[in-house]
Amino acid sequence: MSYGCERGDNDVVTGRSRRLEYSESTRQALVDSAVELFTKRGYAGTSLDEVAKRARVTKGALYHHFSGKQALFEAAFDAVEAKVMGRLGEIVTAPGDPWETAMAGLRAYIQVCLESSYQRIVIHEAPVVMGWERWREAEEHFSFGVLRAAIELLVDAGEIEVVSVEITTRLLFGALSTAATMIASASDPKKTSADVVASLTRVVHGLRLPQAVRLGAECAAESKSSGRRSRHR
Amino acid sequence: MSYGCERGDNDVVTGRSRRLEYSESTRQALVDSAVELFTKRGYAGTSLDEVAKRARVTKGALYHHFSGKQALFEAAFDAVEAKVMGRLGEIVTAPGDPWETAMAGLRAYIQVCLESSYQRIVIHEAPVVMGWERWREAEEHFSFGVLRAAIELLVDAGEIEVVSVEITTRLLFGALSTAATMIASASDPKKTSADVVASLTRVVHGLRLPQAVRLGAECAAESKSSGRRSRHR
DNA sequence: ACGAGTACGTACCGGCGGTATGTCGTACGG
DNA sequence: CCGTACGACATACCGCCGGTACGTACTCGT
Repeated sequence: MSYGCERGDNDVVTGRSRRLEYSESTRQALVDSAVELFTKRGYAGTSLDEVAKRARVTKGALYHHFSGKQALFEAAFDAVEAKVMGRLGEIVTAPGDPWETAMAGLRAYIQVCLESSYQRIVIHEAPVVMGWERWREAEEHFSFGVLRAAIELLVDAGEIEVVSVEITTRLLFGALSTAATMIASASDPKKTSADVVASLTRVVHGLRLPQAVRLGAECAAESKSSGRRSRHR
Repeated sequence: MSYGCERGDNDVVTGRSRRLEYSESTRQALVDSAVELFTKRGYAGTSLDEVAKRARVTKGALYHHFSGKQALFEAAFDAVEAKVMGRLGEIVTAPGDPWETAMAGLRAYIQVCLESSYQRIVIHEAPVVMGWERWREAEEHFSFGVLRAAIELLVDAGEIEVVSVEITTRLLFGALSTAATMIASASDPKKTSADVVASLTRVVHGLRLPQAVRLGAECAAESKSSGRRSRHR
């Protein structure tokens, strides 16, 4: 990349030498390799030699860029989360009816959870490898933060009523995590996915305030978008 | 078989020689040691030499009783689950109002989840160490099975309405698991615990049928048509 | 009493995470 | 233009740990 520039303005402006570019490239290759192997064989089942080999470097290079196996895992974690957040963020922050937006976000997140990298690295292994406390802290900046923002939106819009936003968010997050695992290991992921969305919709529906339902519009809109198969009156 | 009466009554009844008793005793010591160390330092952070040392035997003895580290972990897993099931089972199977029984079971399960052994071994590490599929299979015979039975009871009693018992159970199980972790790592576990129960009660309340409790008439009418086929599995 | 089998202990191997050290190229000051 | 300091790796090695092979003492049935 940018070979032709040959000491062009780009390098001068960014202050990045060719050396730094190479370095960043190998680092990225290591992270990519780590994501792939951690996803396929898990944290314990992946050796650092293997990760380095797949990135076409040696373990020495790996230890130059990362302080150890844990640090490499966290880099892989961040990479997966960053990729996911791009797609998810814009859906939730999109303008429009809060209820509709929330439901779209729910479906989008379940879709994200079907990705094997996200499932194994972020959901399953991360709490064990990084420790739950650190995992929770990291999640604040990623999916968990988005989820809470969505719920706060619903509460502020007077759509639903909860005892505590923090606790509700965490409970829902746990439910979504297991839902993701369930869907991924189901014989018919498509159908299971639809059933999960239906169940969750039913649950969240139970939290709706009477005055929000009485408006009627959202209810109809939600019915229409939630699925061609469930609700007819 | 059934050798002479010259032994004590205990041996005759059980048919166990003193040698077998010793063997069983060391095996139990190994399991106890494993539960303790796996709880404190996790699966990866625990060495078999350490487990054996704490049980006052060597690694050879350990490998005589268990095929490897995984098998030892599963034995520890079973031990923790068995201990938990004793307390939990009788609460859920107790006669009385289904709703009250379910709520008592919910509180009891959260109490169980506060135990560090259950939390770390069963909830956090087991899915990673045993693999999710095997973990799920094992859980069928333990806490998950109890939880589903409780929900089926509520559904059959006409208390609540769900889209699918299986999915609802799994979602609730996931929510409870994260709730447990949240409570355990909270600065004020007592208060957090109470808030969690309140939030969950609120959620389950949203699933109640109109004849069980009256609130949100319009919403109830809409949701009635959504799940007239609640029992299928 | 004596072979057989059980319940361990002992010694060792291979793999893997981590470290210490060497090497090569590039940026940089004089 | 040249030495030099430093960054980006490679190589060699160590210690721990899971797993295996084998030895041994004790018991049990005949």
